[in-house]
Amino acid sequence: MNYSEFHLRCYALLEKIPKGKVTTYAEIAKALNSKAYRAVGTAMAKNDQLIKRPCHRVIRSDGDIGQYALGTDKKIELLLQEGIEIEHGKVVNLSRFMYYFSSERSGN
DNA sequence: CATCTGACACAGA
DNA sequence: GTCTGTGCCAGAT
Repeated sequence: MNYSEFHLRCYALLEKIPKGKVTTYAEIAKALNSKAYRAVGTAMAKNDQLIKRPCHRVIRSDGDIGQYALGTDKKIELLLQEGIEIEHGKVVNLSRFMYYFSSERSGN
C-alpha cells in the first residue's frame, strides 16, 4: 500500500495488542520513541485493513474511545465484545485494560 | 520550501 | 467535571 515507515510501525504494534486489552495513541508513539501521537492517529485512519490491524483497540489517553473508521459506536461495540468495560463513551478503569508495549527500557 | 489538516494530549478557565 | 485554546508530529497540498 506504499505506507510510510511510520505507518508500518504503528500497524506492527497494533498486532502486538492482545485481545481484551487496549492502548493509547500516545503509548504507540512513545513505543516508537516519538511524540507523534497525532501522526499515529493519521496512520489508523489510513489503514484499510481494519480486520488485520485491530485499530479499534487504540483509544485516547483520557480513556475516551476516540474516533473510528466505522464510527465510534462501532468501536465501542467491538471493545465491549473484547471484554473492555465502557461507560459514558469512555473506558472504565483504563489502567486495568491498558496495554504497554515497553519494547525497550534498558537500551535502544 | 511554506501552510493546512488530523482517529491526539495537555493546560487553563 | 466540562469546554476552549495551544502545542505536537508526520503527511498531504
